[in-house]
Amino acid sequence: MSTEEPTRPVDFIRAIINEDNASGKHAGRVHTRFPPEPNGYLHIGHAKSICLNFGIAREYGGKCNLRFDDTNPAKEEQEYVDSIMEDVRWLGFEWDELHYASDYFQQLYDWAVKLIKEGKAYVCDLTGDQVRETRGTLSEPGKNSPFRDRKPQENLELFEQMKAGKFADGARTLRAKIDMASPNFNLRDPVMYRILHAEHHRTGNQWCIYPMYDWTHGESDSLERITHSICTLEFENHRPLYDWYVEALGIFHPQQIEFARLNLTYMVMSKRKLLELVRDKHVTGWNDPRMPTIAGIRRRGYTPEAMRAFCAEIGVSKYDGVVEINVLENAVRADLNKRAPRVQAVLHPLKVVITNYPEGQVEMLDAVNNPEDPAAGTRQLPFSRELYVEQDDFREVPPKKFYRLTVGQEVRLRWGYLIRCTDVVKDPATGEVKELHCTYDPATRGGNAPDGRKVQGTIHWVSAEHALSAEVRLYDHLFKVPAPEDVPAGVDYKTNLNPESLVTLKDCKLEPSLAQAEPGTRFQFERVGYFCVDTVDSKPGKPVFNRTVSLRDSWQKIEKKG
RNA sequence: UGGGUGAUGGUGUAAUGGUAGCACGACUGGCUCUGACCCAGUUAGUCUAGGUUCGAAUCCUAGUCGCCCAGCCA
Repeated sequence: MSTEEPTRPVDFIRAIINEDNASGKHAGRVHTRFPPEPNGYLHIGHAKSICLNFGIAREYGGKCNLRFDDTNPAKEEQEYVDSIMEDVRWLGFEWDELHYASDYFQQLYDWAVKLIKEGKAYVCDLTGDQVRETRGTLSEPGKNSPFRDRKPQENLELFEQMKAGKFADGARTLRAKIDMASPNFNLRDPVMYRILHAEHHRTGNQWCIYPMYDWTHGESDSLERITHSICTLEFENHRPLYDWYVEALGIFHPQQIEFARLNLTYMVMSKRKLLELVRDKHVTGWNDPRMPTIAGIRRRGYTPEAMRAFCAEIGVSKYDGVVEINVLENAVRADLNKRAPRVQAVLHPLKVVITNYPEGQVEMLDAVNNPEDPAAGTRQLPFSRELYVEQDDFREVPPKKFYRLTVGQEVRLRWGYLIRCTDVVKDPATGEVKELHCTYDPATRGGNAPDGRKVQGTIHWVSAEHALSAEVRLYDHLFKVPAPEDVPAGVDYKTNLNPESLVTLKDCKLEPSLAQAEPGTRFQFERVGYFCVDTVDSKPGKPVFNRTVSLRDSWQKIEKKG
């Protein structure tokens, strides 16, 4: 199903592109790129960037590249490359060109040599600590490196030796010769190359010097002739450096535009923290359904359409704000409401015996699969003398406006019969309600009374004999507070982890058709929420269900108010 | 402290000198074989102080507050 995003006013980035197109800046060419570092799994924040970059290319008839910014062999792995490609495709996008910054290592090296020859870069023997000490502070300029005025020839020889592996890690760097007094730290003779005797996931041991991100990113964009290089706010300070490099080299100059990254309530989004949650086993992995990773939300049951709608909904600006998580939840509900088949599932079962229903009798009742989609058709549900209903749908002492089961009150079993509770069977020791005895009205088959009498409440049910017992996982926010990172000094944000973010129900009673449900399939458990068949732990005939999101529950509000 | 950058209802985002709109939320009510969906309505905003102008969210001046930067991370 294709869900077209509604047209809306343009954001500031598209406004810039429109102006560029109007002025003929790039002859109408629009070329963007999504440039992740393969050092972790993509998350919802990346989805925003992906929708922006690929979306713009699509809208303007342009191109969008996928480029891995793999300049740090210590952190990057093939596993991440694979997951990133899978996630981009899952979101519904395909790159025009696939690149790796590591493909440009030779070109970058040649360009570095050019800058050295022109006296614009030098080999520096200062240690990391010394570089830090001489960089200055926010209010004081830095000090020139004693190696800053080395002659180009000497620099050239030293740089070649760095490349040849003559020096230990960290012994020397290549630095751009810019301005140690610049108020912008990025221009205080930034490091271009560091020595790292490490194996790279793609270039192996071919190199032992690796270019810094700043000395790679802008050049990569330039090589790919990116017209609009869209990135997040924290790189604003770097733009003058990118400009310096590109101008020093005299190469194509992409325009960088910065936007605010996505923040969500009840969530953390930094890769460092997500890695930590995975490594310390606060979640089961990168694809834990509680994680804000694309892999996690996919497993949780979110759809690519919902994700794209969400990204369109939140918009893009330079304001560093926080989006409420319910905007995300609203996006899946809206999407799934239209397409998810309805089924009946009892999460907390309570046995009901229909005392006037013939023993041993089974009838098949017609049920509508999706009231929002007539084409979804109908299915049959077995009905028998013993059923399960939701514990919550019975109250011995009914609160005001409680339309469900209570002694004497008639309710409708969805697609079934009207029933009335006559007796409550309790455990004599604990007083716990063990079973309900009800009578049914045989004339109400299908759920309607021939005399036209109205029944306020309709509840879901499953035939006990035919029910599929299954594990259902109820997922909730990973953190219990809206701003988990807002902690007093010395307090770990992980103390805000929600201990009830996962509640596993082992013996839920589901309608029998669900036994054959394929992993990844999404359903609405009527009156409960949207669920999907877990792609990892389900076995043939034995599905495990993940709650994607609950249904809105206005009864909860009514009850709270009393 | 220097530099960069930003500020519109509870939240996100429009309006680019001419009626402050949309979405989410909250609140009322309606509909209903899902207390869902849907429908109708209400609430609520231009950071502050001056100035320009017939008219300012928008332009000017001065403040206030938020975020980013002192990795051989990206």
